[in-house]
Amino acid sequence: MIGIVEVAERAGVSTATVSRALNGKAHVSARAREKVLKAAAELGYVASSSAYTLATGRSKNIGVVLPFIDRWFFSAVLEGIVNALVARGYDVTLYNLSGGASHRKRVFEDLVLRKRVDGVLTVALKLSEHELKNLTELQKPIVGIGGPIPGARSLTIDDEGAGRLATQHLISLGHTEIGMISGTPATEMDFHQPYLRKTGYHEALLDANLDFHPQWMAEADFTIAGGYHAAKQMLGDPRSAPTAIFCASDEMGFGAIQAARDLGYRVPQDISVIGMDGHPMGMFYGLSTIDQSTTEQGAKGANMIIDILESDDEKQLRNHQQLNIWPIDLIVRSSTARRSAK
Amino acid sequence: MIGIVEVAERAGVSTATVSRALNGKAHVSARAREKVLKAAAELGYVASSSAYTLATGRSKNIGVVLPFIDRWFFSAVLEGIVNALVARGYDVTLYNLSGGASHRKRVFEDLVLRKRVDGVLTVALKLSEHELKNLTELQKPIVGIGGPIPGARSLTIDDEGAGRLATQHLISLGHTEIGMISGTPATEMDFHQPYLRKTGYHEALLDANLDFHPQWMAEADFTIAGGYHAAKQMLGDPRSAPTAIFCASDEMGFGAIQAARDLGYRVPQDISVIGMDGHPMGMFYGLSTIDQSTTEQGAKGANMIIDILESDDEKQLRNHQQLNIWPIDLIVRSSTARRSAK
DNA sequence: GGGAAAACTGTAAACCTTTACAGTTTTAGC
DNA sequence: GCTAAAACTGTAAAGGTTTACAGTTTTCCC
Repeated sequence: MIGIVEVAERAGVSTATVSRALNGKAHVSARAREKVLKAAAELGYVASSSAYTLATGRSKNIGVVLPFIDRWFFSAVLEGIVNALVARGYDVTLYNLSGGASHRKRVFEDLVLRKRVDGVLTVALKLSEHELKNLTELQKPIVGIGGPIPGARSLTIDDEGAGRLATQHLISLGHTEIGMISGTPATEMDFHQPYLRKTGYHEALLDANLDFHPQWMAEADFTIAGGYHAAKQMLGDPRSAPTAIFCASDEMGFGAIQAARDLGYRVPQDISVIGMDGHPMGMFYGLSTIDQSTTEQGAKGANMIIDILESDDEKQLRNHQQLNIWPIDLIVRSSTARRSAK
Repeated sequence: MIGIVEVAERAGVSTATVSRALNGKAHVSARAREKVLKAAAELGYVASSSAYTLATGRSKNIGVVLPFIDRWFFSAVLEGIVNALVARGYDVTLYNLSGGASHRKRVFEDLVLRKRVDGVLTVALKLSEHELKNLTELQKPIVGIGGPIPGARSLTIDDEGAGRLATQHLISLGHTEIGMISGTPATEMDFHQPYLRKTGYHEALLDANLDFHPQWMAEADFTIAGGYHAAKQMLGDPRSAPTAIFCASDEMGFGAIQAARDLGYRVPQDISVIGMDGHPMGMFYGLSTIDQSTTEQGAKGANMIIDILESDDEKQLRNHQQLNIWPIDLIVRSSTARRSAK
């Protein structure tokens, strides 16, 4: 096993100098630095990260907590996070909450207490007060992506505004009977986008003085199949079928398009459908949507937390409420069109 | 900061006893163990993982290396891995290779040399000799999921057999003109499933004494859009259009179905399509497929590596070639049917 | 060339655990 | 009740780095 002492010996300096040279710290002469670098390269030396962590208290490791991994939105955010963190020299340790409540408790206790991570990134998650307190106490920065965390920093789109925008797009096309398929959060996850998007939808209808029919509101589980069944139900009754549907996720949008077609409607001539999120398949199926550039958002969140960690200002480490709004784009494709005379 | 000494003091025993009690080791009296547990709970003590790692040389951390995160297959494997590892008390650190070749090099050097992980799980990846040597030298177990690693343990389906099975299914339905949309590996990734699946397809045709038309073979990038374009090309010319298509991934299958419909074919009356992998959307779109229970496969791979790590047999740690074949299932849905008279 | 200041370098403590080894207590058999 | 063996417990070293502090060398200016 070759450690810092071997490098020091070979370079003819002390371990302190080796450490300083390798970490790019000041107070090392150019000559010494060169000798160290050479010796280290020759020996193929790489510092032990556990010793580093023990000595400095920093792990260069960020914990990422998410409710699912194998759903598109989450894996896209994760992709952005991982690439950004690796680029800045950090590792990411993954915590998945899909294992249930007791599992979740263990995750948070481990995460926090074991001093394994320098910071925590949550995705579309609402922390309990207890969980937040745990993290806060240890002065670990937290950033919530896609779901604001009270008392901590967050990066999220304006879900209410997004819901309003999607609905207004349909209104602008002349639609007056507009349905919505909203998401039902898995009970444990407890994120609030669904409600906010729904609120935006209601507001847009109100602003435009449009009627609202209870039949026009359905809930589904964010999946294609969920969207399909909800849309089929909503469109099945010709007396109350809307002419346009806003779906709180693109997956549900795909399902809704399919349901409409299966019922004999043409999309977009008979029924307009708009989704939300910016799923890559949307381009393929021609689904209009509100794009929230998910991967980039993940990268941004990752960079936010590193900026905090690497700031000289100790105070930065303390969590405080701060809401960063991530921009969205309305993308109009072939699933939405002007309302045709019935 | 409360450490093991504080617990020891409170419990009235030595730190050695605390350590033994908390780690469930032998040679601790029931009375002492109880005192320790109580003291630890009262103080909210959790051991520092970096000190643990430094002292034991084990990090309880598995590195997972994958070429993509935001594609379904990979995120599904990852979901299985993470849940299985967490259940057994291990963390997972993620390494994504989508950043390019230099990135890849850094990942492997970091991964190996920094002693950060106890073992490595790769997903659908072929390691270079150099990379494999790096890992092997340090006696870290490696398990390759969905892509065999020469000289190490692997867990994978029989891709060739899967290709044969899919093709035979089409043959058994009376099809004689069968196309295939195979995958093109991203050059850097270098996995070989695409070739194997193609081989299986060819063999099945050969066995059945069926003709092969060069126009019936296309390559695409595993995505929906890729499958769509490839299928459109293949089906566009009525003189050479096959009556059935085997796609090397379900995503390409979805694209192929859409392409067939856009060209006016009915699926499955005019064209049968079978995919591969077991994508959850397959159920929705009625795509017949070869299911490889991806998430469970990931979990199995994770458990394999932990079994190795926790085996008493030191020799286990050494890597040696070993191929575990994961079973597959033919799932017949509504996208494949008996060939109709033309 | 002398002195003060700046820049560099080294020693050793600190980070927190695990565990070998040695020492102590308990158990069991007669 | 004694002895040997088994079970338990404690002391202290080891693991590999960073960094405060003290000590040394270089630089720069007059």
